[in-house]
Formats: sequence, C-alpha cells, structure tokens
Amino acid sequence: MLTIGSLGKKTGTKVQTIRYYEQIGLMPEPGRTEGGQRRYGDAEVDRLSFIRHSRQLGFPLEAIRELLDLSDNPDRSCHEADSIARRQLKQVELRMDRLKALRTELKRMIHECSGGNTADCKVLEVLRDHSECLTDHDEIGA
Amino acid sequence: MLTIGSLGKKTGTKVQTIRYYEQIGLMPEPGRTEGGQRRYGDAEVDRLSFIRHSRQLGFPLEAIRELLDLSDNPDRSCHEADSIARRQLKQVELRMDRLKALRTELKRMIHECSGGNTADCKVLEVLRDHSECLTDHDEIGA
DNA sequence: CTTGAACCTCTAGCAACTAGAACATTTAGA
DNA sequence: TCTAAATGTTCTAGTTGCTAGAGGTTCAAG
Repeated sequence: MLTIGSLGKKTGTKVQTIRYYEQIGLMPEPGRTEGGQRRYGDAEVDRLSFIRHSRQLGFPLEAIRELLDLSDNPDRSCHEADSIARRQLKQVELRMDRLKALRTELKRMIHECSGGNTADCKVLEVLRDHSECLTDHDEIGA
Repeated sequence: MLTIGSLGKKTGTKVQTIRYYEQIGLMPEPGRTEGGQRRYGDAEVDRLSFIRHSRQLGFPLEAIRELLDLSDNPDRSCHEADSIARRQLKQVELRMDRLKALRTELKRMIHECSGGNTADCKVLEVLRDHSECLTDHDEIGA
C-alpha cells in the first residue's frame, strides 16, 4: 500500500495533482487509513501512469477520460481510441507548423538586430510593423 | 475617433480582450464620450497592433509589457529587447523539439493499430506502457 | 422619437494545475 | 514510550489569457 507521496514519486506526479485528478473523477477515491490518509494499490499506479503518459503526449484530460473509458471496456471497438489518437496527431502537426513560422520570423528579427539603442531596434520595429508578417493565424500562443 | 468595436476589427481583437488589456494595464485608459463609451485614436491602434503581433509570436503578456516599456524609451539599449526575443526563440525551439518527439510516438502508435477491439488496441497499449517511451520531459502540454 | 446595434460593468468560467494556510497523522529514533 | 520531523489532510485562491453571460445604457440611423 502506497501513500499519496510515494505514488507521486513513482509516477512523476505532484501530490496536489493526484488529488486534483481524484476531484475531477479521473482517479477513483482510494481507500483510507484510520486516520484518513489515502492509500493506493497497483491498479492506481497503472491508471495514473496511463494518465501521465497520455498527458505527456498532449492529450487533454477529456480525451484521457474517454481513453480510460475505452480501456475499461475491452470489447468495444479500437476505432474510437484510434480516432482520438489521430485527432491528437493532427493537433500536434498543426502546432508544429505554426511554431515553424514563428521561429522563422523570430530568427529574422533577431538576426537583423545590430545593437545600439531602441530607437532603431529591429526587434521592436518588426513587432511594430505587421505588414511583413508571415503569420496571420487567428489562434495564438502556440 | 474609433469605438472599441472598430478598434477591435482593425486589429483583429475581440472587444472583451481590449477591455481586459486595459484592466491589466497593457492598454491605457482611453477617453470617453459623455455617455461613458471608450474612444480611441491612432496611437492606440498602433499599440494594440504591437501587442497582438507580439502575442502571435508567442510572447507572454509580461514580456510584451517589457517590450512596450522599451519601445516607450527610445534611448535605452536595444540589448534588452534583443534578449527578450532570444528567450522567446529558445522557448519556441524547445517546444518544437518536444512536439517532434510526440509526433513520432503518436505516429508509431497509430501505425501499429490494426482495428479490432480495445482488448488488443495498440493505442491503449502504448499509453499503458511507459517503457518504450521516448519522451520523459517533466513539462507537459506542448 | 423610436428602434436596434453596439456599448457599459460585473461576475464567473475555461484548462490544468499550483501554492499556501492551518491543522492532523504517521513513523523513526532516543 | 515519547517526541519531533515528515508527510498527510481540507479548503481557498491564484496562475495565464482570455471568453461568455446577465442586465442595463448609449448612440446613430431612419
């Protein structure tokens, strides 16, 4: 039986995060000691690892909820899990494209900066002038 | 003199967002009509464009605050603006690296999925098994 | 003068945690 | 067995960068 702290260490998860997952129903309510402390078994280690790994792959918690659901019902079609993963791949590729464009523009603007004072700073100039900009995405924040 | 709505249209910013920027002190408090409605001039268009463009390049609002500050003081060294931009470039490159690893793993897991039911779904299997994982970044969510 | 679009403030919500206060329990050593 | 430190508990509020809604006011056109 693991304490919440050792579960956290085993899975690379902060204690607060585990409690948060419990609160939103991603993790089950675990057993407690007499004194009221949480105690976990192997099933919880597995489940939390699954969640963390999925998070590292960028899946949003709602997608993970679905995936866990699928995982709990071994007779359902694999199709759904596959399509969730494909959706996620698309997101990742979209973000990569956007980041590529950003990198290009950032590099250009840094490259052209030659020091001096801000009056003729290329960085600021580029930011001021939107016209040469390659990126006209509506979405923001990579 | 522009209303908040037309300023928004000109700069591709939602009205709520403009008011939010004002609230956190990124945009100045504008003049008002007798009836209390905001009215903007050219300076505000420029400032908001600067902000939006910077946001599109992924700069966090705090960095933009610094950049605006530099921009307001033309005699200060360009060095600071440059280093903010470089910091941002580093962030972007870091994110790209991470996304590349994620894409690889997602592709692998989708590729290996052959249909059937979830009992032997590769997607779920990969998520369950952390051992083959390429990504062991602490940070999450690309 | 009326109508309807656009404005106003204020509050709450989103994702996915993170941090802190104030207190309780557990565990290992003396 | 006692005690002190480490770890646990709940609860609330903060983070970032907005977005949405309620409920009311102002503006400009016809």
